[in-house]
Amino acid sequence: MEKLLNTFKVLSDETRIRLLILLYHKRLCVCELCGVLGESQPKVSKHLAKLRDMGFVKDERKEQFIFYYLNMNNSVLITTLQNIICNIDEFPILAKDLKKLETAEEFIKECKAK
Amino acid sequence: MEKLLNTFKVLSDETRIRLLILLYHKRLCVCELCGVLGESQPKVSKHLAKLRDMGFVKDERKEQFIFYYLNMNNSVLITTLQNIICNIDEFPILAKDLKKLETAEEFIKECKAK
DNA sequence: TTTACATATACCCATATACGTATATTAACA
DNA sequence: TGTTAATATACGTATATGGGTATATGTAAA
Repeated sequence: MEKLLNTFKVLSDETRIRLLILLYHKRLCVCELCGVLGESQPKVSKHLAKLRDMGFVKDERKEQFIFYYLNMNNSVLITTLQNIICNIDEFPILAKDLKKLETAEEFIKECKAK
Repeated sequence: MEKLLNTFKVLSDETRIRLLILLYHKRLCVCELCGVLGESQPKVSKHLAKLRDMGFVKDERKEQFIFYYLNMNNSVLITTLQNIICNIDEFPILAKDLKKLETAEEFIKECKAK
């Protein structure tokens, strides 16, 4: 029950839904997530930390970047995300994020270019 | 998006999930809900008020009782409740509530008996 | 029209949450 | 080994949330 409640708590924040929808499609590093969302690094990192602590995402370092990806062990979460994606047109912010996701590699290149 | 976030906020509270799962099965008055949940009347009423204000349930007076029932216009909510019910055995509290619901009429009879 | 009962609300408190800013950490590289 | 860059965390603050107790509201019955 605790996990169910936590799943919904996680989903009650716009930034976290945006992160989860992106991660549902692709494993991404923090700077890509910041770039796509247009949100500050501490804000994104803190939400990712919460998602990680609750066991909804996992992370893995690769060179200088830390990549996050969905932990698929939470069926309510996964089902819910799929449910949202099926109706993505009702949520323009999410649809816009996904469009921007197509250019996510740009952001990591930018990071490397600096 | 606002409505989506509100849907998950509503679902992040144990008392409200219990109420919604009960109301998914049957239209119930406040004293029945208090009886089945074993929770105080102000607590139940306040959560019902929140659900009503957000448009997730509706109410209707019948004699001295006020009956609550699900507003079926929120597909994410309904789908999610169904999803929970499909896995009800993972959530013993909810399963217990449903068993107790079979005797809900007892509670309204008790009210009238006073 | 007074009383009783079902339900709603107000008020207070404790706790949780989100955010921005500043700073710490860690790995890569010069 | 010192510096840079990516990411994480600490701290302070403002706000939201849930619960209990007391009380208000409104309908029903006496």
